[in-house]
Amino acid sequence: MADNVLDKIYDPTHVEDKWYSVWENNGSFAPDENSLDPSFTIMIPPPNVTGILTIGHVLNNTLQDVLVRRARMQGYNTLWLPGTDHASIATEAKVARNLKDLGKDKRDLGREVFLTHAWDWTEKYGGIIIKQLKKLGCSCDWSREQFTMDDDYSHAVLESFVRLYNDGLIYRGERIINWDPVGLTALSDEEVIYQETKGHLWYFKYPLKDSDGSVIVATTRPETMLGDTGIAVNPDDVRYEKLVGKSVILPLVGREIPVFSDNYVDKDFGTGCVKVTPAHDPNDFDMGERHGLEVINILHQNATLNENVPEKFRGLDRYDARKAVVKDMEALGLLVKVEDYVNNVGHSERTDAVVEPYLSKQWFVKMKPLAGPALKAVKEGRVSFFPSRWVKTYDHWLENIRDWCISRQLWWGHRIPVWYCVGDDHCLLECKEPIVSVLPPEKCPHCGSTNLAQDEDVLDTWFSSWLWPLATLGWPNDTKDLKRFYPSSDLVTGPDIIFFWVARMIMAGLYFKNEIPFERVYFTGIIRDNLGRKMSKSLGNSPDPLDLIATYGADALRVGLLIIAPQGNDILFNEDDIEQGRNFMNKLWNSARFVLMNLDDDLPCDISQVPDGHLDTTDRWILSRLNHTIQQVDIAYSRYRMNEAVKLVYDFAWGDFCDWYIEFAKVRLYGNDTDARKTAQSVSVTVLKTIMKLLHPYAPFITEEIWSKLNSDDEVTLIHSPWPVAAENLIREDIETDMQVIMDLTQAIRNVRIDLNVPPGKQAALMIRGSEHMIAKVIANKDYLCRLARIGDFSAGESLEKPHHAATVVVHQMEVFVPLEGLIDINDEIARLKKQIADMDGRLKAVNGKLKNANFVSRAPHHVVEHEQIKQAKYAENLQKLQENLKSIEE
RNA sequence: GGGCGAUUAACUCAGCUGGUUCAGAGUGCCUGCCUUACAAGCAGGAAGUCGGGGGUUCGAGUCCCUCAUCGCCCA
Repeated sequence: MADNVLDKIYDPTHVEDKWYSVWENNGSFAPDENSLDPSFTIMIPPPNVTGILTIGHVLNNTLQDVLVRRARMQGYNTLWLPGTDHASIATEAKVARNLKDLGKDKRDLGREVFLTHAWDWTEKYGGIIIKQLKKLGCSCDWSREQFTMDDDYSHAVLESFVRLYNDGLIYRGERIINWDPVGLTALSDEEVIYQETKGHLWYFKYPLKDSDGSVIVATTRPETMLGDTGIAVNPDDVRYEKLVGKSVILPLVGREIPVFSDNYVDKDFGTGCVKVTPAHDPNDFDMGERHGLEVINILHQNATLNENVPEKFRGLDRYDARKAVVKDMEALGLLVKVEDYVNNVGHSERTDAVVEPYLSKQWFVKMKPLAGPALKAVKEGRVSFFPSRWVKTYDHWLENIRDWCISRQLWWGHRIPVWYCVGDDHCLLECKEPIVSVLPPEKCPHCGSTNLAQDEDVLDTWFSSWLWPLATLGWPNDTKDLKRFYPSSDLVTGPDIIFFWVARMIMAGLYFKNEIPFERVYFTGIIRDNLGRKMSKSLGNSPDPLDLIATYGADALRVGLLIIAPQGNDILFNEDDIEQGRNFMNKLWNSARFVLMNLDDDLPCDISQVPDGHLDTTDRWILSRLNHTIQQVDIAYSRYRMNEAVKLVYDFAWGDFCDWYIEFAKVRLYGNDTDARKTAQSVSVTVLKTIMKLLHPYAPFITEEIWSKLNSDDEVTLIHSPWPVAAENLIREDIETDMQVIMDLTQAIRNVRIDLNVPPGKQAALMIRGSEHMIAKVIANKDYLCRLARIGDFSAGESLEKPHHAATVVVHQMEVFVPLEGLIDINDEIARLKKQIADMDGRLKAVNGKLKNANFVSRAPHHVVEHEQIKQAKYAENLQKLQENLKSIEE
């Protein structure tokens, strides 16, 4: 083993690729086909097929990998199912832009040719993010990789459409929808992002038809007046009572439109008189329906004005039309005033175009029947959220849910499985009914015509991804995988898609399979830059994770990120954090290096083989700390606090193991006692191996590498080794307390040395006076104390005489003297003692204060009071000793 | 307008069920060290009236109310 010396600095470059290949070649990521073990499943939130890895993906996928790797080690039959999403509108926009750069227009090419380009694009860029996930170390079962446009998956999407249609939950209707005039497609409500925008409120005067008066309306969108077909007031508004039933003449257009009353109108907004444009505002549309108003669409799909407006406005863009309308109204003396006004303007999530409420015929899903069971599943705890506060957001959305517009005027996606009979002369009335079918129908079921036309539109991407947990396992077929792996265990995702995806998956799972899709949802935070801004491509503030991996290693990136990622809180990303991860990896590497360098030719025996009497206090102490840590780590996992779990291992490995145990162990490793040396080797290796296990989910590569060097049997890879189980019999509070005394003494002596300028290399003498009980403990561990505190002459006893020129410190009621003949400046020492006395006096006063409070003594629990009493006694004793020493030195 | 979150050291943040040094970590800063695992390191140190104000309690970063500032979501 001694020849197996590691490099001084850990270089992850080759190690990472090497182990990823080993795992892949061994089939380590795939579940066991014949296993009877309980399963643990995670479905990856499928990234956009042509996307690239962001820091957000790193966080999200590392967390999944942590959960999956731990579950695998715990013996679950584990499946992490990967895949990508076709991202209809985003991909189509990218492909169209690319074609445009080549001088080609999507519309000119036509659907079929465009789709060829889209597939080419997908082939070309589709593998990138998958390769990146592998670089990160993700242990997905790549043999099951899915794409939402795969044949089987597509079939599932169409099947779900047909089922919902047949169940009466999908309908086609003419409604006001959110129209993206750049993408030229309808959007769902969730795809509209509202942004506060500074605008104006224009007050227009509309003259009454049969009298001299007029009404004044306020609007944020003057151009829509060209489509006004009514004026509404609140029925309780006495100011306008007399106007109801009259008509006004719409300026610029000349149309006569009625004044009516409706409860929707807010008396306090503007003048209390509202212009009504049913074709361009959802509320106005509703009012129009209630009052039988004419619906006049004044916009083309690209938001220029159409033939339904006076000629001079036709063809103008909506914003140019706005200016023109205002100008003309002003010229007519009908512009009353203009106020500054801030309103929320909806933008397309993908194209950022200002969304137009637009009257259009689209396909919708009735959501109320789906929402009920989904609400109930979370309310009853069948699905739980971490952190749980997201339940409120989820509930609120489901309780106020509106129907889901699922048709998109795009080509890239799942084409709606609906055909219309174009027919011929024999068409019947029923032929107007859509033919809804997974497979293309041969002929019209009513008239027998074969002249059929498929619906031109595709389905919203989320209408396919809401089936993700089902369709990836083979649904609608009742496959073996579906039986074994559905429902999945955990979902890890961002709260920004709680409506888009999480809620809809729950609905789909319950509707199509009558079962929840996952048991727990972990919501990550959002990664921001160090100015608190969301990371985005347009800001250019998102570092490329691949660069970070190249610089620091994947393990360092994973650990550095997770250690600062408290459950569900946003993270301000800083490269220094990754450096911390890197430093920790290097620390681990060097601890392994140390342990290996100090082994003999063979690997030491397992500690279960070490005769019990050979274990000394430091061994029992580190084993106790280790098992304590295992316990705490398991608790942290059970609460989905992965940042705590990794921090616990970090603190144990760096603090307990490296800072203390390894230093203790040097006494025996460098000594002459063979048994003692072997024991220290066994314990070191055991503890180090367990650290590798605990850390493997976070830092899979380096732990596997170190593990391979600690095992003679190369067959056993860490990825499949069993997760540690805390041995309660090894947890020894008494030993931990005893060692604490030694560590406190060490630190106190180091302190004295520094304060009194003892050169680091110089050995000091040490005398300790204290109770027989305490002195015995110190003597038992004196070699360790002397090594760590650099002590030469050591003596201890109940009734030692205090040396003359000596520094004094009181630790655990023991008086610790560091004789420094000739070196010590009496005044420095007096100052030191006075400082200690002041500190101890302060503590004692605080405790005394508590105990003097009769209410505290009578009302606080016994153990709390008792504890204060113990503290009081200790502090008093310490104080007295310090004061005596001060007195003696001052003499 | 409704909901949620944040405010703790110079910076970034932990701190869960109120009660042991609970006032912490990392970074940065200061001092001293290339001590035969590690300078990506070791030993030590300074540094915070826990956003303000009220309340509950024997006891409050912790629970309640309120205000302020910032952020997010929904209407």
